[in-house]
Amino acid sequence: MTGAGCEQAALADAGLRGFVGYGMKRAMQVVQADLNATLAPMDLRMLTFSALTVVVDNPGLSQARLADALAIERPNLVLVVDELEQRALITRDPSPKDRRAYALKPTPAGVRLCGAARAVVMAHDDRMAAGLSPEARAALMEALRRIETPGEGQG
Amino acid sequence: MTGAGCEQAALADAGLRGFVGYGMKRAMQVVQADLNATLAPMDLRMLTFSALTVVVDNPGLSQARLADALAIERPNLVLVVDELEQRALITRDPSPKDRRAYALKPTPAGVRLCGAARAVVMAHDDRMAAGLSPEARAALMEALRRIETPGEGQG
DNA sequence: GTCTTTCAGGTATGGTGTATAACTGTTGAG
DNA sequence: CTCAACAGTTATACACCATACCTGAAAGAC
Repeated sequence: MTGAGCEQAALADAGLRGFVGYGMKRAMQVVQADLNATLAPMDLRMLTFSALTVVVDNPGLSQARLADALAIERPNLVLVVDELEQRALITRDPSPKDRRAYALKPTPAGVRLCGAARAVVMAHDDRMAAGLSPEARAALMEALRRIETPGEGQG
Repeated sequence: MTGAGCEQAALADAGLRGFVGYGMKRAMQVVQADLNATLAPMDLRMLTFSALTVVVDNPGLSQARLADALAIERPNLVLVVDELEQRALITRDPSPKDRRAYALKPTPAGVRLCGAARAVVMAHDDRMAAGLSPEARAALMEALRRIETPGEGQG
């Protein structure tokens, strides 16, 4: 740990470590790698897991609302929904109220896989936050939320 | 804010909001968009800015050490260094000790641009953390660091 | 000295996430 | 009816990340 060559590499990015954004990028890289490895056995990625979860929690929602919830552009959602539909995890039912829109609904298999995935992702999340006290973890989530929504002040 | 249609979209990802990783991804998206917009006027991206900063702070380091400091793979660094070199912000001098390696050094223009970029990135970082107290900001950076380096316990 | 392993830099390639423009068909307001 | 706005889609482009593989050079074994 206190070796000679090691510390030079460790100090090389010292000028960037003062930035919150840099710390977030570095942490995110670790989290994303672990999460994708965690989800790989179930053939899910971060995005497909998120989309499936939102559909399970909000059956019948449209693709536009799903894209809005995940903060991704509609065109990029198409392939994600395609994949989930082809794997029979969700269905693209026609919306009864709007012939333009689909009503996305999870299949029983989708609900089942989502439950299993949620469990492994919870374990992953606990693993990532292993070095944090419950209070520190809550404070982290709160801080991230404030960064995401700058308009909401410090209420 | 308390409209009818709005809250449904807001609650749609409630099942994901319990995950630290999801909050990080959402916050990171906002930060990265703002950072890239901030750096665009100087024709820099997150990566080129980071690389330039590390070279300025560690003149003479090799590409392998630079890649190590930024936690990116060596092949992906090549184009970044190419760009910085072509814009005459850094030089690829031959290493005096190792004929395989380059000694990356910033040019005066590189040092100048790096200084200017550092200033706007600091302003950006303050903007992102505007909703956080200094203590909360420090706690956030500490928490992110612990997530990034799981081995380091809670020392 | 030679031989072999390791390393620095680079090339090629694929997968993934994201952003935009443009199109089809539908809705809804005038 | 007319027309603007919207849902979903297609095509496309770019950025980032990862891997395998190649070259030349260094470092150790013998």
